[in-house]
Amino acid sequence: MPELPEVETTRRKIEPLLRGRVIERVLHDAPHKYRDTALAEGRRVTGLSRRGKYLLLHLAAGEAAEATGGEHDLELIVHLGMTGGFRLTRGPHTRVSFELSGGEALHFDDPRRFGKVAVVRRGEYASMPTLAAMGPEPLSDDFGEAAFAELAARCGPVKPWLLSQKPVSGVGNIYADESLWLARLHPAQTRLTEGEAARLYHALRGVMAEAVERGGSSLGTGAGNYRQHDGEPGGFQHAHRVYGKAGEPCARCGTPIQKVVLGQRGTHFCPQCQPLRDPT
DNA sequence: CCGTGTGCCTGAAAGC
DNA sequence: TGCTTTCAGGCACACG
Repeated sequence: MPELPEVETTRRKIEPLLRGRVIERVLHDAPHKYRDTALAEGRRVTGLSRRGKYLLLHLAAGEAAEATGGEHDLELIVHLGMTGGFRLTRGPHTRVSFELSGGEALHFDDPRRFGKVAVVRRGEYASMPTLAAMGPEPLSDDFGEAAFAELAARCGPVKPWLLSQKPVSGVGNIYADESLWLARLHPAQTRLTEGEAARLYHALRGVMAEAVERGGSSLGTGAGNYRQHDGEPGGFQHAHRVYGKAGEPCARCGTPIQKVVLGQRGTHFCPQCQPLRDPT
């Protein structure tokens, strides 16, 4: 469930806790899921970045970091999966603990264990194919309208295509549904016209920007409820127009929102204002 | 290369 | 009420 806005919010919140600290020990009991974490021990966190839904901790040798002002040669990659998040205290769902210089610790909690952690050499993402093939950041200048429209003209069903992370990075189930509603596109539409692609491009940018600004979406009441380490929920769930709104009236036309399964994902849309156009 | 199907994983919600 | 079943879903991987 954490998508780009939730990961970006996480990055901003934990950066002050990590920047400049040395990771003294990394504790977990699942070496296949959390790979090469011992390489992080003794290294200093010089910064945190994000690519799509991946969080990247920049790691430099403790002394080199001070000498060079932050050149890093390793990266600790975190994917939050469905239910991953950071906490200040250990809990029943803590999967990885980071012991930091200064005596503090940060814990990676992940009830459903879909999250991943790995240490790699800087920029070497061969072991993470989705990250290696990641499309442009939706809020960056690298995400161009013309290039997006060109790809969209040849796309298959548009929602699964968005979820592939290739045309644009960081879009998950919630923000795909919300963006398609805003763009008035049926989730199964193929081969978008130039006008349709333009609507979707601007919808994606608008939805992502607003969601980041509001600190992401917090849903549900249980362990899947996405919150930050300080317990603060995001606020974008109040702006959802279709996700989780099956049976409720569409905010544009009043038609009940429909929920179907598309590409094995729950998919919410308005059958009135998001009609499936005949293939051209 | 591409679309499709399956497994991973466990708490919450729904069903009986 | 208490047990069982279903559902949620990002991503890696196998398949045709």
